[in-house]
Amino acid sequence: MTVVLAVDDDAAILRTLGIAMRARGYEVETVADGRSALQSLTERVPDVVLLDLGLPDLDGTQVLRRIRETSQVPVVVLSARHESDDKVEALDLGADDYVTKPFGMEELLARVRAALRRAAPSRAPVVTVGDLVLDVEDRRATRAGEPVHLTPTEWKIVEVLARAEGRLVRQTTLLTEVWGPTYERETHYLRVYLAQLRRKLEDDPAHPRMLITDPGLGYRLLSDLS
Amino acid sequence: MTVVLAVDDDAAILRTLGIAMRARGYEVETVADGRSALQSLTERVPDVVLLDLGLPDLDGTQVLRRIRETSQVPVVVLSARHESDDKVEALDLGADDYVTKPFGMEELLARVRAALRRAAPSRAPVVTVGDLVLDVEDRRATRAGEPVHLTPTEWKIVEVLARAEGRLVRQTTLLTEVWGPTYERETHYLRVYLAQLRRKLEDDPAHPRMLITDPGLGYRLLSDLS
DNA sequence: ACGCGTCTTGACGCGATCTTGACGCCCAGC
DNA sequence: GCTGGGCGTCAAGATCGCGTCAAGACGCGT
Repeated sequence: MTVVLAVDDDAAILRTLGIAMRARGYEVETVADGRSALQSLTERVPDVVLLDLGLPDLDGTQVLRRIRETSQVPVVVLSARHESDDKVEALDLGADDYVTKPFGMEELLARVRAALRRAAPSRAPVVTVGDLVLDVEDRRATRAGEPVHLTPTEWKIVEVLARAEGRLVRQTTLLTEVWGPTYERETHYLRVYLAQLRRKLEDDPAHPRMLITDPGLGYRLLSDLS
Repeated sequence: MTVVLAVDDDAAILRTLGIAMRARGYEVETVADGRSALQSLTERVPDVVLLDLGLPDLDGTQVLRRIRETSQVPVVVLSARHESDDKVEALDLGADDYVTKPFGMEELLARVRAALRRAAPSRAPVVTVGDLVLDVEDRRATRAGEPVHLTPTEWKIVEVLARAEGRLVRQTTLLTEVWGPTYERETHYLRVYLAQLRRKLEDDPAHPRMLITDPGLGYRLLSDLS
């Protein structure tokens, strides 16, 4: 769940923002002054902050400064001031974007999406099946903590099976995805490689518990749980 | 040196941009159409792109799309169009910011600074393996106290690997970051240089402990920590 | 123009990996 | 009990990718 902290002293704007963003699936926390904003940040760090510069207690730039002392969270500044100097100051203080009121909601949402996208460190997809852990991004496989070496082809096979999450993967599917469409009938490859994988991954390769054969159909990768 | 690629078909704007940014110490490359922009990007990846949407040949959004197929470089869109839809489209295509013409130069510069700041690569840590110390920031390497000399290309490679902090760095990534996008397939360079680095850095170059090969994929730099 | 360090390019050996074939097992149908 | 299809096993040869070495090109400062 993506969390947004909206800071503005104008209740109408806060309400509008809240409705629009919740409708897009964000979780929105709204506060009306700078102290509350800083307080909120100590309790939970949101994924993005919408910060009005004209607050009743602290100056918005002060709030921004304080945020940047401790956090890299993306901050989109909202302000009624059009002066170039204000924009330059806010941006140089560490704001990620500066939107002048009145703003179009669609544009603001797009700018928020852009800020979130940049901050998202495209996390590595990690697949786990029982005690087998596959870090796809880093191409590392571990079983019960122990690293297991897989050759490129072995890796591709395990990857395809892992994505199926225990469901049957047909021989033609496996062959097409690993070797390409022209190898659709080379089922022998599968026998050789599945045997190899069992030697590396199974406790007792002769009686596999994870890499299961469905004769005539294909294979499936079962976790210890399922 | 920070490199800026400015794309606009209006020669006057290009000139103004060039003067203002060079005065701030940026190195500016200016091109007047989309094809030239894409061509330029295959040769050298700038630190930030200023992209006008109204280009004579390709549509600016097309250029943006093509850039995002291969690169995460920050793109600041310049456009005469104020419509919300245009902004939303550009931002969702991966633009980092959207500035409407006419724009204040100071504001644009501040937005460029913001984009550069966000993209600033994390500091490469000091890597230690046994008695070897690599201070990437300082460009200093010592082995058991003795300084080791690395050539510029060798340093670039070490730097990219050090930033990954033990994670896999793909061959294409290394090649584009060290030699440029056009060298993406020259994997032979990597073999030569990695061998050289191992001769200088490893106790037993034939059995490397820090500069690890993942055949067919890339390399990783293991430290005492990782 | 010269010398030096560095980069580029080619040739080659080696080991890991892939491909291919031979063979035995199990089970179902006859 | 025989037979055949599908599967698992093993191993030999072909192929691929990597490491190594070295020659020549290049760039830079003197």
